Amino acid sequence: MGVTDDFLRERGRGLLSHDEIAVLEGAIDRVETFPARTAITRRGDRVRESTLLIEGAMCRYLDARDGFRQLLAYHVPGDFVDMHGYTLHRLDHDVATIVESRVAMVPHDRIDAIMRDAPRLAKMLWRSTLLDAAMHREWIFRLGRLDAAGRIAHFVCEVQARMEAIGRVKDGAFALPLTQQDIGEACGLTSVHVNRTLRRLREEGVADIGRGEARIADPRQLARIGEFDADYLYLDDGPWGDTDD
Amino acid sequence: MGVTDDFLRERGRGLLSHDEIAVLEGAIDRVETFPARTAITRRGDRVRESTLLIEGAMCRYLDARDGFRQLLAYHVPGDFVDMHGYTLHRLDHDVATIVESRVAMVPHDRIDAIMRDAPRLAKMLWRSTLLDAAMHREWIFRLGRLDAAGRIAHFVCEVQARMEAIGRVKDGAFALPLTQQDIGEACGLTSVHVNRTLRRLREEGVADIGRGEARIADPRQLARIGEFDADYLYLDDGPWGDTDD
DNA sequence: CGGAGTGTTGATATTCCTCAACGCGTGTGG
DNA sequence: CCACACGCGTTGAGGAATATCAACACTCCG
Repeated sequence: MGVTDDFLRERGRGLLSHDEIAVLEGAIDRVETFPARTAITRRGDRVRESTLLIEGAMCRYLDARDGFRQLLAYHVPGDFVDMHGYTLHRLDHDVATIVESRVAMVPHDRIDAIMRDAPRLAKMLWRSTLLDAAMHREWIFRLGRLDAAGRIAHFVCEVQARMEAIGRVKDGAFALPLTQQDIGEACGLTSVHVNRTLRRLREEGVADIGRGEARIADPRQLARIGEFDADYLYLDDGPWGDTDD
Repeated sequence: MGVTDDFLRERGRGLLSHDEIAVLEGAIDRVETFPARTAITRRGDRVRESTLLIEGAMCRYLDARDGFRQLLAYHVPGDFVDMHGYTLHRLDHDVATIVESRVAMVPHDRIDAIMRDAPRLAKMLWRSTLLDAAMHREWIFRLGRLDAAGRIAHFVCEVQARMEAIGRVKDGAFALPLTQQDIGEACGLTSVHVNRTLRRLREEGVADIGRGEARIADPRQLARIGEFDADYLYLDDGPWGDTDD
């Protein structure tokens, strides 16, 4: 469990006490590795543990009648992927990996114990579900009010901000292991239209997205196109939240 | 505070102990009445209390550059409107009334006390934010995957299900105090297109929506058009959640 | 070597938006 | 009491954005 331990220490930097890190680490039952493009849980499943993504990329989605999916969330390392399964017990959507991923499994009864014994930590877990909801809200905005370029730009800005927060952006570039089809399923567009829109963004010198990564040439312009404001990610409060008040 | 008391008793029917109802009631600082179409809190505001809608209708939204809003949620009596403000401290969107509304105000420090002293109740509050997120997810699906008729149908189905859960549907009809512009802002459509789509739904004998109410003539067909499945509302678990395990 | 998945491009169809006009009801001030 | 403005719903005509259908190139991998 050493890797998990390092991971938590790094993510908790200064905000969690030694005891709290120990409690969180103790809540992890095991770490599993799933291959790329694999469904972990399905809509309707009764869940008894929640998952913390340690390495890789995951997503959550709903299936539509026409066979396409609507992505609901994109997950980067450090995200609690389905903390909402705790309390709701049953999933209302599917969860899957995008690339091979390492995932820490946290049984719900251990979260019960945290709720009981470590209220500060409990509030952090709650907070992670609230951040999730805040992101959902921006996805609603993106789909309801923006055109194709705006939706893609907004999505890419969000992922960049979150990757930046975990130190995974180098010179404006970061891993984005999504096909154009995937991006379409995140943004409510066909893959064909995603293709044309990405080409435009590339030709206009805004961003080059493809081959598993995103290179943002003009972040300001990208944010303008996507009407993006990172406020909703509450990044100023640090990865584990501003729980001092 | 008698009205609040009755309200809580009715909503908590059998699921909350006498003590728990007392705690919840004690958390309410006061009840305020706001006129129709009034913003209660704004994006970026620091919030120190959360609001429980007792009577009326409210919504939450984000503003777009073009001056239009994107609605994020529609609230009926019994909803905690911004429980997420607790823990997140700052709002990432606006909250407003749609019609004149009575709202119970719950200071955050009293929620702290509930977290500390009444974990079962705390879990219920958490649960309300998770239900909120589940609804957000369906809104994402609606906007990303459905056409105009589907979006409106899905939205109306959701409101019907929630109104039903609080006993406010009579003969397939319920209050829906929204203009076509509002519906457009909920569904990512222009009011003109909402108008044409509502006409079609009416002419096809599916639903008649307007003049402040919705009359659902063919619920099955409406659900089919909107690819609606009420699972995500977790209504089987009762208004306060299935917290027995 | 063949096949599947992905990215790319073109031609055409459809949905939805934009702009514009008008009716109707309601409230309001003269 | 009338005149008028305003918000809302309604309808029409034309245009823009996006989907659909189809074909083909490229890469990776069995």
